[in-house]
Amino acid sequence: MGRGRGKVEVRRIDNSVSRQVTFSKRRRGLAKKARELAVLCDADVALLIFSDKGTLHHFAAYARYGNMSYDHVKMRSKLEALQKSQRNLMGEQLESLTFREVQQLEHQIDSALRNIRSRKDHILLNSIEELQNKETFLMEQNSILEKEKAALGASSLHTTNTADSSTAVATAALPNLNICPGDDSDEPGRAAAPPPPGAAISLPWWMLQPPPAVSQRQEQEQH
Amino acid sequence: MGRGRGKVEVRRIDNSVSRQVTFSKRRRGLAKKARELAVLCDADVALLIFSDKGTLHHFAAYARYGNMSYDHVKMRSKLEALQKSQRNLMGEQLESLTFREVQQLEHQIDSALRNIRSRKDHILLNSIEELQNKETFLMEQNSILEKEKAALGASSLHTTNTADSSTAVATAALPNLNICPGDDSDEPGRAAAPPPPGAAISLPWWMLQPPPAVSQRQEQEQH
DNA sequence: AACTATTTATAAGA
DNA sequence: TTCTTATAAATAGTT
Repeated sequence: MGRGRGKVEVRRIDNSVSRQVTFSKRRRGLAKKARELAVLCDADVALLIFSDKGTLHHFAAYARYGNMSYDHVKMRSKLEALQKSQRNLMGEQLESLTFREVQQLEHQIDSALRNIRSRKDHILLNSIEELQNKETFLMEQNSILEKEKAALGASSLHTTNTADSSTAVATAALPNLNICPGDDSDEPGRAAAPPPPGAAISLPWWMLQPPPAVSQRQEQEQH
Repeated sequence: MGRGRGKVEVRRIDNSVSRQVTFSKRRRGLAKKARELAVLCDADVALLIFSDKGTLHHFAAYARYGNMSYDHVKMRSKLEALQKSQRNLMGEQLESLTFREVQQLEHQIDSALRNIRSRKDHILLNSIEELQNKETFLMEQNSILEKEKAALGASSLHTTNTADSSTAVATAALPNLNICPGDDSDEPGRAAAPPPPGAAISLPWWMLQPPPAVSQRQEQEQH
């Protein structure tokens, strides 16, 4: 690259002042070139420069769409956002989401899941309660019958309410666990309002989901 | 920047072939400059270039630490990775994780959650089965008693196995649903091995948590 | 992909 | 930091 007076070995500049000066100059140059690449070649370019302890020193993102009208871009963004949010709600194309967006989506869907699960639990607990009630009933029936039997055995008399009990037992057969026992809605904090249809989402995916890991002192390139 | 023969207006190149050619050339140049900036000025530089439908076309990250010894950097990375993975397992400092890493962590913890839930369901279903068995038993008891009663009422005779049934009903009282009914372990695919302690994780934070949002047709700069 | 005329970038100095 | 300037590097257009 332009070195001006005398070649420069590509090696860390020891003099901290020169290093700082060079940093400023080259930072600008790099940003300019990044922007030019974005505009000329209709590409998305992000440039992140850090110095010292990871402090962000410069951030620039040059988006494409340089040749479209503002309205066109706006409309297109809206359309894309809408389509995307719809797909996301169906659990598709999740790769392109921010972590925060995925988290939001997860909450949304998780609350649905939670509703399902609590519903499931509710059904199970209802069945248990029903069975317990039936058990109690049967036990009572049982003890009544036994007393009656004992009474009959002792005095050999009486024919009270036996036919009724037998009928009751027959009708209260085992509940089918897979059948919903009515739609009594509990859970006070019920999600009533529909979620706002994908509001933002105009960040290109690559701003968020970072490329392959890079470890220190290592340069990676693709393509 | 170097324009060679004739100035070039910084404007989208309409000819797609030229655009592609320019893209290739400038992409390389930009990458070279980014690398030089990183090395010369001891800075972290990340460069992301995309073309077409958000396809990653080039990724380069140039990390600093150019002045540290390799061993120093290596040791430091290991130490940091270890500390971090430990924190992550305790649910702390999750902000600095890649999506993939968070996902991995989530799977790890989620499988625990799943185990808990399936255990819960298992307990509930066990209770139901127990209750159903008891119900069946009681119904049989019931019908036996009724037959006996009917027999007694008709012929006023016999005193067979009544005391036994009453005892059986008393002992088989309602099961306490909150008490674990033994530790019969099902689920064949049980997670037995401990998770490998955080292997990689040496990505600088800024590769993951992106700077302020950038929308289309917009350049943002800081500093 | 190579070449080369030009423009740009920038190192060093002020 | 900014300006100046000599010079190295990048690259547009061509082959």
